[in-house]
Amino acid sequence: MSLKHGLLGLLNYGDMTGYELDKAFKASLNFFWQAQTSQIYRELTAMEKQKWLSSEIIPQQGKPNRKLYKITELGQNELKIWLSSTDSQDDLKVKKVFLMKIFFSAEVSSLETIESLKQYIKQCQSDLDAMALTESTITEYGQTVEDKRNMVYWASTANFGFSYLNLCIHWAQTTIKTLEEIS
Amino acid sequence: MSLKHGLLGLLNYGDMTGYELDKAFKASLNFFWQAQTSQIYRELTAMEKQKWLSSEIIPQQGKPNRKLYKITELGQNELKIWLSSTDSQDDLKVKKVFLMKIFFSAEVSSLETIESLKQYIKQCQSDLDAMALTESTITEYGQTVEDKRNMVYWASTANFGFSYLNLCIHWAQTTIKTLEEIS
DNA sequence: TGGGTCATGTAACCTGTTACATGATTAG
DNA sequence: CTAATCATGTAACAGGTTACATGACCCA
Repeated sequence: MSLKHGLLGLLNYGDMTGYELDKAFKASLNFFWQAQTSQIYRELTAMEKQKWLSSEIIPQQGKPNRKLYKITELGQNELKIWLSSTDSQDDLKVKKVFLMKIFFSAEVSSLETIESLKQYIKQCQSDLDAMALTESTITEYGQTVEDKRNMVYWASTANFGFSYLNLCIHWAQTTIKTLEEIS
Repeated sequence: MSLKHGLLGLLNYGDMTGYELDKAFKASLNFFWQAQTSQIYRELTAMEKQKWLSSEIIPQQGKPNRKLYKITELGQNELKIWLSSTDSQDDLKVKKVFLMKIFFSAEVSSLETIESLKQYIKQCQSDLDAMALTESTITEYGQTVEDKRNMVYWASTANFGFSYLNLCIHWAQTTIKTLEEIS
């Protein structure tokens, strides 16, 4: 139940429609939390039912109406409770199909595995570019937010992303070297 | 759809019951893929229906019967197809509630955040111990498997685990330092 | 005598994914 | 003229989580 809290966190910065939230989410939290647009709409409906949010319909001419969501006091409380709570050991684990494939790779040739690893490195590198973009978006947006302490936290999560992707690349290179030595 | 393939991979080493698979899974793949016991049973039932597995009931006196699963030729094919396929960009991302909390931590005090980070470091350290245990289990088991190439791949995934946890610790320490400097 | 392990699951629920629908406006 | 963008979603399904059930054995 963290997507809801992520959305609360974003709405705490300011009112937004589902559409805007979807874009804000994908521009900021997407590296460490992924969500489908349809899922965001579903959660918003549920959150309004829970009274964490209220909404206001704003008619537009030509375009469909905007449904602007606003965090309620109850929602702000919930956000703070969540921020202060300590969960969870799950966070140490990683869900990584690629590692599972590597685990079983004795079933295929080393050459094939080396190819996959090289492919993987390329993907990591293009993700590093995407991270750099996310970072600059965040930095830019940070200028407009009053509480400058946000910047420190946003930068810290971005740093995690960079270090993580660099780790992946380094790990894949080391694995390739090992495979080349034994074959 | 990767839990099924993980189970196929394990059954490719030898026949096992659901119970044994659950333990084998948790002793080896658990770091990069997590699964509930009940989920494993559900997937096994589905996989037998798909003809990826066959099963044999072995009566025991006193204890409940053992239901021993065996990978079929169809299952072995499926495993190889999966191992040779290239998915997926999802693998670059991370799902980490903790990072989402850090992102929004300007809402709580720096002291509270520093506390959470210290707590987090402790968790990482105890997970490092668990990883060391997993690694030695795998190494031991590796002695009994014919194809020694398995060892290389298993070691590589374990290395990823160690590097990752060390990265988490290092990142948390750096973040604490930054927070201490500004407060 | 009470708790842990062996071994099998079921049921209900929550979360995430994929595919589709609508219909006007604007940019290339 | 075509594709993308704006803005809202629904439906069906797949995958993951939590809680519970059974019953005998073994160990302290």
